[in-house]
Amino acid sequence: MRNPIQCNQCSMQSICVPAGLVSSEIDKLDKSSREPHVYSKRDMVYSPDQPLNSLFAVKSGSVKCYTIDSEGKQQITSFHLTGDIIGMESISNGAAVTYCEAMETSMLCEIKLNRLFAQNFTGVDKNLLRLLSHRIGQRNTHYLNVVNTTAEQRVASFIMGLSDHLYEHGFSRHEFKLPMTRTDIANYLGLAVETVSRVFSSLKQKDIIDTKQSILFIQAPAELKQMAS
Amino acid sequence: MRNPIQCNQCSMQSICVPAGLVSSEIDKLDKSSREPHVYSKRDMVYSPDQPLNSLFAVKSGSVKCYTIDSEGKQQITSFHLTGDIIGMESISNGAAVTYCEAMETSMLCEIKLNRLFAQNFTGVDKNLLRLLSHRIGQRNTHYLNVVNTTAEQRVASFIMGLSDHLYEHGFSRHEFKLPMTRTDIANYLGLAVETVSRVFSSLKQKDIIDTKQSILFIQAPAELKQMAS
DNA sequence: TGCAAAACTTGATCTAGATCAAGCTGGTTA
DNA sequence: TAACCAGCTTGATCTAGATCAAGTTTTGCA
Repeated sequence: MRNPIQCNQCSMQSICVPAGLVSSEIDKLDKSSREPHVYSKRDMVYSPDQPLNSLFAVKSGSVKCYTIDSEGKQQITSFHLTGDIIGMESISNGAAVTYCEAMETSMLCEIKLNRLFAQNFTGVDKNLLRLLSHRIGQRNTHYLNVVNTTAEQRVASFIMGLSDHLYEHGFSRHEFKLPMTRTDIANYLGLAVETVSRVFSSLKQKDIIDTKQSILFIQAPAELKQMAS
Repeated sequence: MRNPIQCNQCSMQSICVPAGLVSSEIDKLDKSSREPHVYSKRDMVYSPDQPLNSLFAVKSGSVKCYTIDSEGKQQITSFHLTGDIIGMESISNGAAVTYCEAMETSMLCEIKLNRLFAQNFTGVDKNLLRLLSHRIGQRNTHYLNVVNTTAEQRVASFIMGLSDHLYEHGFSRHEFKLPMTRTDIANYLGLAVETVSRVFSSLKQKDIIDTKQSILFIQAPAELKQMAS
């Protein structure tokens, strides 16, 4: 999975690129892709919404990626050390989705994707890449929904997620069948069944949702969204 | 991100493929790729370690993906509804990494990757895909480490993760610098700083690890691994 | 259609880890 | 070389949600 290679641009003895990108393939890239950038502690590599059509290889040092929520609370989504390649979740929308900050003096190589896309990629390739990138983003989103959140937030966010997905695929946004059991929801959200059941009951009491067998009705979407945020 | 397309193989009116795979590209695929498979409730779509060089598009119904740990405890990693494409985390090693089970009667299309790889993909493409697939797997692993685990397990697993990564990149397995603060570790693992500090102290007392400034020594790797599992 | 099993709910109690508080340590800057 | 401050540790207390317990409802199957 890893391939130590000699870097002909940097002072470093070698650069370790994990998970597939071997020397000969790196060589196909633009020369500028291999120029190392030096970041000092607390320097920002990229920030959310910044247009980004590159990956970065961590040649030395370490960085952390994090989001900042509406209340200004930081949530770290990943740490990256020497040999990691970062920025994959931004491929699907062409812009960074997290902050990426150096935790110490670090060297990163920028790997520009536009060259790759223009020269080598077929339509299927590009879209498959976007698909995988999108999934990484989804996994991050789910992680953010489970770490450092209350039971009520997790359940509200889970329901909103289903609602959004179904709406995007042509189904009703406010009335749908829950195909999974409470036990499964609890397990997925890192909660006990009883807790999920209590949150459902509480949401029903507040007239935010209602259920009839496995059919779920969202009665107050705005309030639910508020809770989920 | 989504593209409703007509399916010329199935009885379904349309199939919604999200995140990039549009009609014309699906058409490039092998005909067999478009044949729908029907799964009944509780049928298994795939199981861990089963050789897998396909993705699956959920045309109707719903599935859940889960792992089973050494103590036999099930942990759900994702739910998938109509329009989702699944199996992306298995690209990097050619075998399934989770169980995938139908939650109700469902139709899935298998999208075989070997055809794509043979015909269209360059080396860079393939390896980039593997890289992204591998990252999805890593995100799943981190999620599994944070959901339904104790503070001690999370910290032990976090340290083992760093240790493994550094060893794979030619550094010492048992003695390395922690580049991040306790506060950052806590935030990343969904714990309070004080809790992380207490776990570190407890591990030191048990002579499993030791620290000197930001240098960490793993004194009993076996015990640490045991805790992390 | 009826009955057993699975799924769900509600209440009572318990606990892992959060929060609050206060002191310690070591690294940076004047 | 002091003194400041961010980061770390330890102790005391509190609480969200787990666990335990006991029904109730729903589902699936003979």
